[in-house]
Amino acid sequence: MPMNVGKNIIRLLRYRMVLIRMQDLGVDVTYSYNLAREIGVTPEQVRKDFSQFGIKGKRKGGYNINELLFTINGIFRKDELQGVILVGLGNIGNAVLQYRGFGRIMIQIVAAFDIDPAKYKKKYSIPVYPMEKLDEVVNNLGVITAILAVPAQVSQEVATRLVNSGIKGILCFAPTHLKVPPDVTINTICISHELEYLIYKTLKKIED
Amino acid sequence: MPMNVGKNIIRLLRYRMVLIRMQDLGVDVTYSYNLAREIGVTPEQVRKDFSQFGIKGKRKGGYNINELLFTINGIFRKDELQGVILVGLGNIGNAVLQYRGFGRIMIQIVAAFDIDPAKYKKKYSIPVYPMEKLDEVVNNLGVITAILAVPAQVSQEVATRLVNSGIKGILCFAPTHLKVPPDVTINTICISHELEYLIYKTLKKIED
DNA sequence: AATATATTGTTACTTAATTCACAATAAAGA
DNA sequence: TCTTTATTGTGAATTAAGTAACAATATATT
Repeated sequence: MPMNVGKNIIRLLRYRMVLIRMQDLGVDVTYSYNLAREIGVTPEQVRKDFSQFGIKGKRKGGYNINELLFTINGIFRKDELQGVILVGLGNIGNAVLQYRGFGRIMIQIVAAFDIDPAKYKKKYSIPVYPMEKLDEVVNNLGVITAILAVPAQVSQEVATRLVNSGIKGILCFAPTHLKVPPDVTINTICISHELEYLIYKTLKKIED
Repeated sequence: MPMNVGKNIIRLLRYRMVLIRMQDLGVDVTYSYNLAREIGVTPEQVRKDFSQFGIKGKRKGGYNINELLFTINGIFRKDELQGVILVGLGNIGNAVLQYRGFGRIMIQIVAAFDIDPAKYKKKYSIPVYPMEKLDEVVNNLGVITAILAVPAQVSQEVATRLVNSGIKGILCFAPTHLKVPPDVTINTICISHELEYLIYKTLKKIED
């Protein structure tokens, strides 16, 4: 009875990160306890995670890193480039756009959108369009996921436009609960909440 | 038996966000189902969360927004400004620094650090120091939390320096598992993993 | 070849988180 | 005042997540 949309998926990504590092170092076999130590969980957790995705190792022989990466990449459909659009070229949008690591994980930001005309001229690494072009571009490129990096006040409004244009998944950086149809997936990263959570835990740990 | 370092705390922050919005609109009472709808959980969840933090409403009368905000702010120790340092003034560091919303939630970035001397001259809203100044500044300002926005390759090394300088909580933007002593709290935001998780869930939902 | 050892894979157990159900009660209405 | 209604607060039930225990087995050792 695997529940393969839970935390185990996020951990799979963390294992992959470590595996890539190991592969770069020329290592070709690893064990549950190696991965466990590297990402800060127990070896049992690693084996259970793998088990839930049908990943097999060899008793006493551990896991072959190439195979493991191949399998994990398969789970995440990394056989072809995954295109994403970026909406909002403010501070966060820019930071995300600058990020150099997407290529390696088969993700590509294929277009950006902003309401500020100044952005259309500037030399970005990808084409920047006004919001009016949204439907057209999404349709032409066949993209289904978007990164939403606009101010909180307009995030719902823009999200609705994205959904109307055919977008099925949104990564949102605003501290908002976006109301979207049930076939649309939302993932929210709220930096200030994460910071407050950290401060809370830190203070709590200290005072005990 | 409340376990007040779990998901309920993050939800508390989300309730607060909605409550602030309501307060701005001049509303002074709210009900579990209002909050529930606004953040996308069930009303039972809201009441249970409040119950676990000893927050009381009035049967049939709902919750007084001012009181509620006061209580939640108390839980998060918002009676005084919470100082944080920022380490790394690259893309993400800059984006975080630009964020205008910290003041309202009693958080202040009090100093930044970077290895690039060009950064010391530039006019930032806060002082920017070389890493060598870390111990001194952390000590003088009495800060215990840090935002770590440096490249993944050096994140462990820098984290260790932070810990040695007295930092007890780190918000890390690199996809790394930082190894720190048990009295230090870590919270990691891995944007690329969140994006991949979103893509995974989106594809999965579509194909079902 | 037989024995010992290391490591996986899985089942059973425990703990955490969420949902359900409903009694308690404050407010409103008759 | 009595009854109805809306809403909270919580204990019980359920589901999800994590931990522990150990049998199965591949490899290494004697």
